[in-house]
Amino acid sequence: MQKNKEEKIVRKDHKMESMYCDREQAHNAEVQRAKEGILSGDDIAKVCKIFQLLSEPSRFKIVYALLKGEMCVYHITEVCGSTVSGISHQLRVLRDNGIVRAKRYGKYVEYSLADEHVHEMVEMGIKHLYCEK
Amino acid sequence: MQKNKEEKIVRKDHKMESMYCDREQAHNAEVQRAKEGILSGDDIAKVCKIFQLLSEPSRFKIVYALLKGEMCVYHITEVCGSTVSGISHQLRVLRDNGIVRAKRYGKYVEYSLADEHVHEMVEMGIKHLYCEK
DNA sequence: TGAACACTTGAATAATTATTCAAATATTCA
DNA sequence: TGAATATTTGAATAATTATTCAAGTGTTCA
Repeated sequence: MQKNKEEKIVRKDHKMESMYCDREQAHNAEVQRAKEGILSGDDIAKVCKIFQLLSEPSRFKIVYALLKGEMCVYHITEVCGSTVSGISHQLRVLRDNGIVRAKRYGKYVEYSLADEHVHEMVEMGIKHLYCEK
Repeated sequence: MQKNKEEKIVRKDHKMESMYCDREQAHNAEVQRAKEGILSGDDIAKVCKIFQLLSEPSRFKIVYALLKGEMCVYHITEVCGSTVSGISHQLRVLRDNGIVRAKRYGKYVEYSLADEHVHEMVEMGIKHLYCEK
């Protein structure tokens, strides 16, 4: 009993072949506007990356701590908790993404924020926290 | 030859037992200020959650699309790409986290933004995009 | 009532990534 | 130079989660 693979599929997810919404008029207007404002895949990736970097509590705490001034790895660990190794790994991620900057003073490596916009982003996040109903 | 487990460990990650930074004075000031401004674990989780929700391109696109107005699932799919099922899964996540709201009109379910702060967050993200040197 | 449409959901898979341990590197100082 | 301190890094593990497929529910309409 040979069966076509297609036949087995009850209802495959569709990918914008046709319009089947009967409130088409109203909707198309929204769709049109939404499509016009669309960002490039590249831009979306960039915006999402910064959100992603701040979405991990361990990293958020590091950035939040550095808002107050530069610090060496051990002290960041002291403020944020976790281990020196763990913090160092996260600092690398932040460094690779241009969020923090490292300067060596002898044995110590001082970290500070490289990007002023991040301030705003963090503050916006916190504002969001307190604006919730 | 019995060996203590401790002896085997070359250098274990330390967890703020002592200060060993000789720029202690300067540093302690930073550490102190950083610690004073510390948020509760709960608050950090909340802030990070909103960043996390916006950090996934598929979700970011949905939210970004809804800035322009409410839309049904199929049209969101049309604007954002992916499949109806995938979009529906993400809409559930956004709904569960109070970012979007759903209203049923007959067969159709219209989604819209539930939270005005998200506007600001998204716009801040995009602003960050264009401010980069 | 039942067929077609609109959406949701559960389970499975796959990919990403935070954390940890162990070891390496870099710097100072005796 | 070598011992101690400060930080980095690689590999392994574990946890989280986006996506997909298949099947489910809810609604309309002929």
